[in-house]
Amino acid sequence: MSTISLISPAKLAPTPTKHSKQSIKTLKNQTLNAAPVQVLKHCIRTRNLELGKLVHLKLNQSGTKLDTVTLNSLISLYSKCGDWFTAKTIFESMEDEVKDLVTWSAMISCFSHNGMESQALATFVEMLKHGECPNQYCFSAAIQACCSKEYARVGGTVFGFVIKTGYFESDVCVGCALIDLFTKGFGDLESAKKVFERMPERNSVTWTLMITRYGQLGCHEDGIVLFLRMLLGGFMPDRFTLSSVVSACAELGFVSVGQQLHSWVVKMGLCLDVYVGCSLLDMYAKCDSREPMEDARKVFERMRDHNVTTWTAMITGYVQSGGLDRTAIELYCKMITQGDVLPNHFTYSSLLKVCGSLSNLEAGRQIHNHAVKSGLVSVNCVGNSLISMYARSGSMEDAQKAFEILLEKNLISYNAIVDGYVKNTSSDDAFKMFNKVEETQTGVDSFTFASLLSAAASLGAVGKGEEMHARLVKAGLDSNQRVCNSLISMYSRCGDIEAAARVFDKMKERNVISWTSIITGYAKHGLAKSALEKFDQMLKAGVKPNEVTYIAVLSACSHVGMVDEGLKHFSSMYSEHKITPKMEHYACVVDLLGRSGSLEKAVDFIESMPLKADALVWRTLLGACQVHGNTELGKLCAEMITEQDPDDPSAYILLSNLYASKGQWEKVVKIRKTMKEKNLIKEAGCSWIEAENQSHKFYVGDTFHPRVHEIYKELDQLVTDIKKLGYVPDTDFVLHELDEKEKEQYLVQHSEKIAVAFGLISTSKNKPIRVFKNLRVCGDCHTAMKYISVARGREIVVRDSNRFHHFKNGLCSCNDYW
DNA sequence: CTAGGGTTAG
Repeated sequence: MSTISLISPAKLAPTPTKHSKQSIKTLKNQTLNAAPVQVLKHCIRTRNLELGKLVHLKLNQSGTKLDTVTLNSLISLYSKCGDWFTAKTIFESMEDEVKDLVTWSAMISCFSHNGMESQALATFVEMLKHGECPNQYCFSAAIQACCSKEYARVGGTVFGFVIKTGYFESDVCVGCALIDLFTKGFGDLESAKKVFERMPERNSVTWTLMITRYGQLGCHEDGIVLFLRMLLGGFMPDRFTLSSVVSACAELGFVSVGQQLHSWVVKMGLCLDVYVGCSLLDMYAKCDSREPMEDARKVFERMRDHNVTTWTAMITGYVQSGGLDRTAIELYCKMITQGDVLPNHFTYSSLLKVCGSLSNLEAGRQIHNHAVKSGLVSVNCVGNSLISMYARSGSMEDAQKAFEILLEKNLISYNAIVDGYVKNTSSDDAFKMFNKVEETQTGVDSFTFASLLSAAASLGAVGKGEEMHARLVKAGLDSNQRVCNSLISMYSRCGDIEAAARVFDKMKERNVISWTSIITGYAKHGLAKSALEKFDQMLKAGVKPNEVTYIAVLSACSHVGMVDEGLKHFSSMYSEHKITPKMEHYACVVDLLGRSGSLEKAVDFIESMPLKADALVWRTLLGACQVHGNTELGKLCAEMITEQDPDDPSAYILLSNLYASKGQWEKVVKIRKTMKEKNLIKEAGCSWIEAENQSHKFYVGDTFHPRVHEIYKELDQLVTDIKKLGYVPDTDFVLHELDEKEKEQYLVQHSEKIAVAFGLISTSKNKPIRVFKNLRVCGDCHTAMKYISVARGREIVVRDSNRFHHFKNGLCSCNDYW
């Protein structure tokens, strides 16, 4: 489809005749000397209200009684120039006998074009009462008044009326109105299509209308097919057609078709049309090119006149291109200082998005102020963007305020606030808001479920996730790609990789996110072989990997110690797919080398990096130092981390853990003191588990749970039982200076052990126990879990901050490599 | 004199 080649416009029709300056001048003189009605006609065509008013004044001054045709012309003039009040005054001043069908039609049309649908319909009824028999123009105007969702049902009645007259149904004009009634009023593309296909006579306007409506309902491909049919039918596209078709190309990413259309635009002399220009600009902005925004900028610069829309399209283009956020803001400044245009709601929406993605709260508040001053804050589109901006900048209170003051909350408003809660780890609030949405008529969509599934995933609440799964099936969204991608992540992050794989296998069309999600899932579960197999299949399926895919592939290798394989993929990243490795990728390789014990190679690798290693890379190496007990190198890593990130508590904690494991308690105490002085707080370790659709959270030695006595009784029994199987508490993992007995007692009370004990007494025996921990699982707990899986004959799944551990029959899926 | 089509956002 994207490779279609179009017939040249020259073959379709001769180039439009251009009026010379001389001929335009003569035309104008003729117009001014003509009769008043002729001048009014000219004013209506050119929407020249000034001249029209002058004629109106002259006519009134002449004192003669105006005839129906003149009065009709005046109504039409004021109506089309937006002055509905004067049009209405003239209409009301007319005696009923003077009014003819044209008068009524003009007035109905005036009301409907100026947002007064009910008045338009009342006028239509009044006309019928007067015994007038409507013609195609009246019907068309009356149907147009019904094209909004609220009046669509009335429109149906009018349609029935049209059919009864059996006569105007085939009129081009009535047909167009009906197409709008079905598409805009009912969202029913099928019926609109029927009207269109049955029309005995069509012209360029009809074709363009249908193409445009296809696009507005998201059926861009069908729009292009219709456009091709239009060309084959010999109809000449014009500026209206081209702007719609170019927009369709933008949405579909059909650059080559868009470029052909661009050359038509040039040949037809439509370059300066702001609508066409805007569509072209948007197409180049949305579609990939080697130099982002270069072609869009050229189109922009070649247009002589810029309006808010072209400026905004350009700003939006920079926002969507990613990495050009600053340019977007600069362009906004240029627009308000020299553009001679005022920003509109779309402009603010895009700018707020920039501030959100930069997490620049200050700039966000400034734009917020601009929007307040312009009086556009309460507009839905601006309000929704405000919610997202504040949520992304981590300020949920402001996001909530923006949400509450919205005059009208639509689906996007709810999605924005729900997603805000999810991203700011208040998943409970997200689900509460979801319940509120369900009470309204707003409905939910794929974005709502994507957010909620992510909430369930971060909680590890598989029960919640399954509930959402059931609901989205009910909503008919179970084959939606975005939703399926979220389901894959949810199931895998909740520990059920098999369920994730089932969703993946059932998908009809998979994109790079679908593949990356399942590969990440296998990687986190330590199933490197499956991960790499999927990666292989992905390449064979012709799907291009992205940066995130490579993070998944490299970490899959790293989790199982496949050093050579990992390095191979790292080098193919650029050589085969032209993806430049980022810091995260380098960190993966450092992890790959470091964890396998090649600490020196890891250091060499860091030194050979084209980027200066950041705190993440050094933290990774420090982690490896801890695994391999290398305090010297660990100390160096910690220094490197604190040099770049002096307030990062993780460096201090990792280092203190390293010293503690070596029994160097003076050093531990010293680090603790520094941390206290700097007021650095470490994240408290905690574990949680889902039971009966509720999350139960435990800290070290936690005694707040209502079933605390049962839990500790089970825990004591458990320790006794696994000791019989050979478990020896490894008190090296107690990072405090205590005596052996105390250390052992302390180990027993680690949060992950408490959570497992609770799981054993509260969940059904045939299901695995799924525990989640915010930090990495402790070494002694890891050993204990293996014994517990034997002692209780249960599979235990632990998700820690890094990966999954599946304990079964005394073994762990990580093969103790972690 | 009465009819019909377009651009940008979350």
